[in-house]
Amino acid sequence: MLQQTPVVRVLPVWEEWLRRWPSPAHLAAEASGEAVRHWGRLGYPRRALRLHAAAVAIVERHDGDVPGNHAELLELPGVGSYTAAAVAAFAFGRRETVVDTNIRRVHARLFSGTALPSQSLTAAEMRLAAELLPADVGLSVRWNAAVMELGAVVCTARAPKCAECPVRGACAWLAAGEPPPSYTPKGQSWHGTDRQVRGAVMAVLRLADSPVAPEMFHQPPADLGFEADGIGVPLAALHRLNSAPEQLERALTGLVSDGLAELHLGGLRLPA
DNA sequence: AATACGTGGCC
DNA sequence: TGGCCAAGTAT
Repeated sequence: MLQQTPVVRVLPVWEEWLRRWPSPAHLAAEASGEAVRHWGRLGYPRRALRLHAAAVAIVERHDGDVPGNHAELLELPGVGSYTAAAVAAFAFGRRETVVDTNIRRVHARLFSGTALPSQSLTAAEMRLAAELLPADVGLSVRWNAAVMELGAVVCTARAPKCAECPVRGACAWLAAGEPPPSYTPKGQSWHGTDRQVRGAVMAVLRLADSPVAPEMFHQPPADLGFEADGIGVPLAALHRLNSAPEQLERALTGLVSDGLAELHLGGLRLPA
């Protein structure tokens, strides 16, 4: 849930999930669509799909217990290098080289003297992080948490609080006079994109309690906003995008091929 | 390596 | 207001 998503937005959803599905086996017993539905508006709903698939894999391959080592975690759907390391370190107390966006930024400023880390995670960054990691297991866990927290709270992407930074005396970027980034990150476009349409369609499917006819997406009924099953609002939002028919079609087929939606009785619904 | 993939808060 | 950015992963 935390992948690319701020903690404060994750917390309430995470709590509801753990109340509803206290163990991997509970989640694995559900249809994948229920995971997607209760993902709510966290974004990147394929993560919900993968989390559900991970629960299934944990039941099948690990007798329902989350594995504690990096290699086995990495085999789980939706678990990459960062998540495997973070779970092994923070949930199981292992000594792992955790490298997330916060740690990358701290290292970039302290050691490289640059405002931002490189655009992609490099082998050199991993090497540096591995070298910095304390040998003691307990210390290494605290180190990972501390560096990550420093990046999240003090050494932030925008307006870093250098005046209250505990390691400002050792910062290469500060010493260099806070040079601006050497590149401008290419922003993720949103307005008018397929992603925007996909998001709007998913908002409809999450609220629908029965398959939604394709015509509902392509031709809005005049009385939108008064739909009996409550999908009028997200449906109206979708139509407000005024996207081209082929773009809408591309979004729908994309969602189906991604496993986020399925055709049933001529309509579209979350996977049952 | 580059690209696709949601959402909402902040400045 | 529009772009930036957030505990990344898969292809």
